[in-house]
Formats: sequence, C-alpha cells, structure tokens
Amino acid sequence: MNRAESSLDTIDIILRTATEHFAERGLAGARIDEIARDAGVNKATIYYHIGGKDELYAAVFRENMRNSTERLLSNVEAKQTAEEKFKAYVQTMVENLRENKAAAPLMMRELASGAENIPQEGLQYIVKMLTTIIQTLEQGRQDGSFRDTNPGLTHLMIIGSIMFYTAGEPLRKKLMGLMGADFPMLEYTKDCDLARDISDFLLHALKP
Amino acid sequence: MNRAESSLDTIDIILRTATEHFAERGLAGARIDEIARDAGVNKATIYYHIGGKDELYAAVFRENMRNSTERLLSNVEAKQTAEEKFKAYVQTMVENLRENKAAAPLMMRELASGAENIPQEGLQYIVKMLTTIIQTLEQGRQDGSFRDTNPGLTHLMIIGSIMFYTAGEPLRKKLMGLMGADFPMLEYTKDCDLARDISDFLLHALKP
DNA sequence: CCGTTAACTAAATGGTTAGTTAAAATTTTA
DNA sequence: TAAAATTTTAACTAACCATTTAGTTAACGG
Repeated sequence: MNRAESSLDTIDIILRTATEHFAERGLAGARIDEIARDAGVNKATIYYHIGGKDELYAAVFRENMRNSTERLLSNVEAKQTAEEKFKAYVQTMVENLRENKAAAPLMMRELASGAENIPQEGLQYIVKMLTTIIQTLEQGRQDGSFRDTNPGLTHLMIIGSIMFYTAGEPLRKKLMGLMGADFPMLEYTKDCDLARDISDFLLHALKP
Repeated sequence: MNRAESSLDTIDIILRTATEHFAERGLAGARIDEIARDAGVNKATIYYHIGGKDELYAAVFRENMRNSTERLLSNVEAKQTAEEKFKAYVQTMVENLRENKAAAPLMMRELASGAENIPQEGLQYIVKMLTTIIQTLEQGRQDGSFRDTNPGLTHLMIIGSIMFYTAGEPLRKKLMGLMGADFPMLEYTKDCDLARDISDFLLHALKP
C-alpha cells in the first residue's frame, strides 16, 4: 500500500471511530485518548491529519451529513410522482438513520447545544434536505394529490418520528424491561416496515 | 424564613441553574463551578445538599420529569372524549416544553446517550405518559372516533414533532439567516398555534 | 542507495476540573 | 443563650485530558 492510500485509510478509521464516540458521549464527553486507542492509532496522528477536537468533530459531522444528503437527494430525484418522492424521502431517511446509528444522536445533541458546533457545510446539507421535501409537498399540492399543509410541520413529523425511533431504541429496551412484554411498544426489525408505517400514517394526514 | 424553607430555596435555585447548564452543555460539558457561580452559592453547598455531579444530574432530570408528567396527566384526565384528551395531551406537552426550555434538550441528550443516566423514577414518569396516550387512543378506537393505528407510532409523531420544534429553534434561526426570509420556515409565537396545528395534522391521520 | 519527506509515535506539558477539607460566619431552633 | 443546622471561604489535591514536542520509521523520487 502506498503512502496516499494508507493515509486515507488512517483518516477513515479515525473519522469512523470518532463518529461513534461523539454520538455516544457528545463533543464534551468524548475523549481523544479513547478515540485514538479504539482507532488503533497514536493520539498525535489525529492532530497530524485532522487537527484538534473541534476540527475532528466538524469533520465527523460534515462527512455524516454529506453521505446522508447525497443518498437522500438521488433517491428522491429518481421518482416521478409526489407520493413516490415522499415515500422515497421517508424510506431513505429511515435507511440512513438505521445504517448509521450515530446520525440521530449527533443531530439531537447538536439541537440540544443550540446547533453551535454544526459546520457551515453541514447547514448547507440540511437546507438541501429541507428544499427537497418542500418541493415534493408543493408538487403534490399542485397536482391535487396532497392537501395544503405547512411543509415545515410535515418535515417535523418525518424527521422527529424517525429520529426518535432510531435514537430511542435503548430507552425502549429499558421500558420493556420495566413494563413486561404485553405493553404495546413499537419495535421494527426491518427498515421497510418502519418506513411504510410512517409513510402510510403521514400520507393519510396529507391526502385531501 | 424558617430553616426548612430557606434550605428548600437554596436547593431550588441550585436545581434550576443546574437544569439550564445540563440542558445546554450536557452532563459531561456542564461545570460544577459554573453552576455554583450562576446559582450564587458556594460549590460546597451543592455537595452539602445534593451530592456529586451525577446525583445533581439525576435530581435535575427527576424534578423536570415529575413536573411535566403531573401536569400532563391532570390536564388529560380533566377531559372526557378521546379527541379532547388527545388535544389536551398535545397542548400540555407543547406548554411544558415551551415553558421549560431545558426539557427537550435534556431528553434528547439522554436518548443520544442510550438513556444511561435516567434515574429509575424518571423511567416511571415516561411510562405514565405513554400509558396515558395509549389509553386515549384505545378509547377513541373503541368509540369509533379514531382509526386503529399503532399507538407507539402516534406517540412518536407527537413527541418527535414537538421536541424537534422546541429544541430546533436555534437551528431554524441559523437556517433563516442562511436562506432568506422567503423560505417557508416553521415559526410560532404562541403555544396554542403550534399545538393546534399538530393536533389538527395528527387527528386528520387518526380519523377514519 | 541515499537524501527527503510524509506518516507516525512516545512522552512531556500544562491547564482544567470534580471533589474534599477544615475553620469560621451566619442563621435558626428550642 | 446555647446548641444545631446551614452556608461561606478558600485553599488543596489528585486525576484528567487536550495539545505539543522531539524524535523515529518507512515510503518515495532520483
């Protein structure tokens, strides 16, 4: 392996490991020493390649948002009708958040911190996602398949329910242990089931 | 002022101040010295009355959950029909989260941390809230005013949308600055408007 | 094969922070 | 008023932790 490739691999494993740590413990709670240990590199290597804790965090956030946004946009654009696009939006959001377990915790911590550590580029990705769902709802409104609803509210329903479902898994486990199995708790094993239920529920609210 | 009252006041100001700090910075990010300074008490007073950082955090979480839950249950129980109860649930949840700005950040950070620092009593309050909404939805299903939907999913929509709206305010401000005023961003000045819109949206999905 | 340079490391540095302590001051109680 | 509870003061410590520094290793180009 040549120098450039090995370098990229190192940066990649650092970012992957840091993503988990920042998601589980937050910016303040994560430890550079532990990230380095779990990534199998020396602490100074992180400083050499990426920079200090803040820059590492920004890089982690940016990469995660970039991946999610690119996939979301391309999946939605591939569809024609407003309803298909809406379903693709929900489905892809569910896939993104379930494949990358860190995404929801990262975003929720950012919201809790007043979005103070989101890098500029991260904001751009959020705008792209918002624009996509707004355009989809507008398309549906114009062709009569959707009611005239507040797009911001609809987006809140999508993002809120999926993020809370994803990040809420450990809490649900604790509650289940406390309540017994007969308590009707939400639990999906497949992405498509959750995405379908959310789509169905929200489309019921969106349709005239 | 007698001894008990004065003591309660001291504990109260400590808990209030700590609530803000933990919400804004998280358990790891909050500083005992800063909490003491902002509360206007000596650091040793916190240890005298409450204990260490973890105990302070648990007390903060417990008190916040207790307040919210008590208000929620009493407001819902005062109503008769399923739809009235549903609206009261949403309305009270909105009021709770907007009057106590710390509640949503505290809960979102907990979810992100795998609910690891929620005290036992806090879990009990969550169960009470869940039970309330489940019973309300069941009541509506039986008398034919609601469809047969997954109660867990419905709760996810309520709690997700309200929490993301509440905690998302700083992010919305940043996005507004980035996008210009013509971008259709959700912004309510009154509790009742947000609660009404969410109720209307969800009732549209719940009704047969 | 050799000098250069990117990649990496081990160890040190220095600031930060949770928690403690002991004595004194203040307030409340009885 | 004496005892008890509360709070302050302020110094202290032991651990923690981000960042730096000085040095090592090995790939690369010529």
